[in-house]
Amino acid sequence: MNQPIELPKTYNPSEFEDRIYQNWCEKGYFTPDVTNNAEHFSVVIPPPNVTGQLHMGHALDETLQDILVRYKRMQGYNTLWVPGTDHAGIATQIKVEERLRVEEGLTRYDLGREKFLERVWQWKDKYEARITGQLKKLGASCDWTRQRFTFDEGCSKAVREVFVNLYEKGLIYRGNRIINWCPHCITALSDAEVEYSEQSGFFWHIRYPVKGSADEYVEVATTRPETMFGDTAVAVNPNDAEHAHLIGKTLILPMVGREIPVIADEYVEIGFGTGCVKITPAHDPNDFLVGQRHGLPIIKVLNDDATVNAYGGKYEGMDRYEARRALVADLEAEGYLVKTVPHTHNVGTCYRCHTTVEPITSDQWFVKMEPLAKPALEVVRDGRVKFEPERFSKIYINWMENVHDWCISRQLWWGHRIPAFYCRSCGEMTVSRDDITVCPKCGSNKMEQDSDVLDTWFSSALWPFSTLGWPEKTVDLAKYYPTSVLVTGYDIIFFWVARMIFSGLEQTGKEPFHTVFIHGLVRDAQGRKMSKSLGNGIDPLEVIEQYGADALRFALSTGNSPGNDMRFSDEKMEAARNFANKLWNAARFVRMNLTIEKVKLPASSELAAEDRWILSEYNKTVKSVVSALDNFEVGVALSAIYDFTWDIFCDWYIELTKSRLAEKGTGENLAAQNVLCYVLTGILKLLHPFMPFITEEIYQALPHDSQEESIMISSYPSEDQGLDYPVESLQISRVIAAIKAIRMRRNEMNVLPSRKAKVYLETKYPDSFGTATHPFFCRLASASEVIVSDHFTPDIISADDAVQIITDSATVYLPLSDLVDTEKERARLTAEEERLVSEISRVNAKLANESFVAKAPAAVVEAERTKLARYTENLDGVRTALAKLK
RNA sequence: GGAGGUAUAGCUCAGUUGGUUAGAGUGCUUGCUUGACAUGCAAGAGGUCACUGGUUCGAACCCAGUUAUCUCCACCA
Repeated sequence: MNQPIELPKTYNPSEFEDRIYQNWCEKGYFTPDVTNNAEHFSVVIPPPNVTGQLHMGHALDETLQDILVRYKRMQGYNTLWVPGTDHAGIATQIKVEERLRVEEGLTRYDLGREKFLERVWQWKDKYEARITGQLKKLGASCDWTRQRFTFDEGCSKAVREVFVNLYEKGLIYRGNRIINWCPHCITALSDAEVEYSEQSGFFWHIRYPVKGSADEYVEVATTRPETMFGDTAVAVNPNDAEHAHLIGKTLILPMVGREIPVIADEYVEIGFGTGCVKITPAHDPNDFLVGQRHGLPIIKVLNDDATVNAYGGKYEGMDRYEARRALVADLEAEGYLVKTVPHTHNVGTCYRCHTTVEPITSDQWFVKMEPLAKPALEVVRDGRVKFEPERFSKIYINWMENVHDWCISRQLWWGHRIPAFYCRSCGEMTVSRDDITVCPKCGSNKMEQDSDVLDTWFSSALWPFSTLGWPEKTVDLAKYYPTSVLVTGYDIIFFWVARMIFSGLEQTGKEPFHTVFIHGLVRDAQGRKMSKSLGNGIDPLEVIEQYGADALRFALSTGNSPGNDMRFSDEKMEAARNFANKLWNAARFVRMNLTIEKVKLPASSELAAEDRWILSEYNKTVKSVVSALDNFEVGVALSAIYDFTWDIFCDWYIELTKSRLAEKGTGENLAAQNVLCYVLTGILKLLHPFMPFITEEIYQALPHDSQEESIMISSYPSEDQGLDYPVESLQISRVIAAIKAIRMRRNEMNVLPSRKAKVYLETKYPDSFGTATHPFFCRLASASEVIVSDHFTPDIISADDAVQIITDSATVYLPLSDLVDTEKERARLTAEEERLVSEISRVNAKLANESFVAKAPAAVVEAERTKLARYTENLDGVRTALAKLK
């Protein structure tokens, strides 16, 4: 890559993106030097699930990370970005089972645990490779030598270590509690894994006969009548006058015949529903608590697949909904059904398969959350972990304050086995870091490991330190932990971010990262969530193929502010691609005018005014880009680069250099070349974190320091006050304003650019309009000649000979009188007069306000005064012009 | 029930601690084969910054309330 290369005529990203990425890899630029003592900047990737391929949301997430990582790397930080993937327990298992069913008509039970897991590993290898390839296409500068997987050996070791640690501290326990059960996935779920969706159903009002009383009934209402097989009481509020007399009586469960008591519990709300609540401790979280308070028996009536068990009597074997229908029909036939009321309610569903979950009591493993939540709340409250944007810390705190114990066992095969071993001889349970073959209590060798696996989020919770080698005391861990920033979407704050924070604190004593940078969702052009069922998902690879990775990255990182959702559309991609094309062509222009082989900024005395101006503008841009990036304002930073590149560098500076470039071999020509190259290289560096490929490709085509053989290891620009030239900045902006004013007038009058005209410039600032600036007027404002004076006598500028244009620093006369429509001109000038009068009265009012003058900062007041003077002057000019028209 | 986001040009969105005449992209109108670029150049039209009140010399921005809309959390049988 040392030889500058010519730039082809058209911007064709597919031609160089892969080549460049490969070169970076070969050079090892992504792998940091651990012996480098510079301050570290480290990031772990939110590991994509090996369930499939990356979608637009991932592309956004990876782009933002790569921008930060490349920025910090160029700034000289010892920078590490750890890549990897997540085994995604339940999600992956479902996918593999589904494929097994469709392709071979088999279930996982047909294959058996071992053979099934082999299939999952094959699946993992395939999709991990696919994801890795996509990350590379995107340009992600991760250190592939450190690639990890949540279920690899090291991570598995960390998982066991954490499990045993927590168990030994009493923070992991096993218990029979009510949990969310997915009858399709046949496993327990944590609270976070349940999604609620509104569904229409019914309230069935049912009469339960009172024992020993021929015509006395208690009426209860339920949305899930089939759970009555498991009722072990009916509760009323002890203060409910209407129902208090029932307390202590015995009821007979219809269709079942079992006797249950009426109990008193304040959980029942007086006046809501019928005032009597059937209590099913095995199938409702609230009823479970009531049951505990009253020592009620727990009768579980559903099997793991949500069919009714023997407690359902004649309904045994029926699916829950089938049983519900049959039971309701029978209740009605027997006269127990009072009424059926339509009712919409929120029903919990499995976040992976969307089957309605059943609350069920079950033996599961739990993490005790209260002691872990406390420090996790503190680090966010005291700012050791900062959310960016800040508002997400409220969401986090709210969740963490109300968190319940975490159910971590899953009845799946794909995942980390729970390291609990049961002795079949004496029944002893042993939890251990290493596999146990001999019972430590009785010495029996009949040991059996718990068949359950851990929640997939248990291993992701350890990701920031397990990937760096923990629990070993590795160099990486010492060097790069705690990590610097975590970049992720707001949708997994609870699943992942929260759990990483308390796990990191508990296991390592340190917060796992200092900043959580939250982004929103990528939606489709209509603002809908991209989803498989809608078929509106867009494949990042296809977009890259069509527009290039740089354009995709540009589109994803501009035009939206942190934490907000964004829409993705073809129009955005086109705009991004157009910008890349613009930059490409600007570079081609610079390249084709180049005779120098080394860039050196000329001494200030050799610089033209426009050179000093562009350097000042460039320096301002550097300043604002750096400050925006330091504040995670990625979009703001990028638009500053965009505006500078297009509106200032291309539209003005390049145009202003053309006359000098045409004269080869002069000192002026060399100065222009050097400044063009200097500023263009600066643009490339500023832009590199956002658009790594095109910037590298162009960089290689320009002269550059051999110490900085690749732009990605070059140093990021920093503010340089030596580049500020306030005087020339002002002068050139006057010239630009005059050129714009002339263009505007000519355009209004429909004068073709080909028709040249003399430009008479009457100005108090002749220094700003020196002869060196005259070619600018010729080239950009169709001037044939420029005459500058501080005052033109009427014989030079006669009243009917010229169009008059008033700018803030000059009055311009254009001899185009034959083109002037006097009426239109008068209307225009009158409108201008009105505008100025109104502005002047506004400013006057402001300045007449004593408290404004007294309280506003002096600079603001001064600015108003200047404005007033300028307006007044302009108004004079306009009125003079109007007078001349008559 | 609780919490939060959003409301700015026809459309999609920026607007950094309150301070010139509120910006960009796109679309629209007009003109241009300008020696890098028509994926372009030049010019233009287009806004009651949702509404009401308050704070302030000064509000798109801060505060309170209202309306609309989206999201998250909790979830009464």
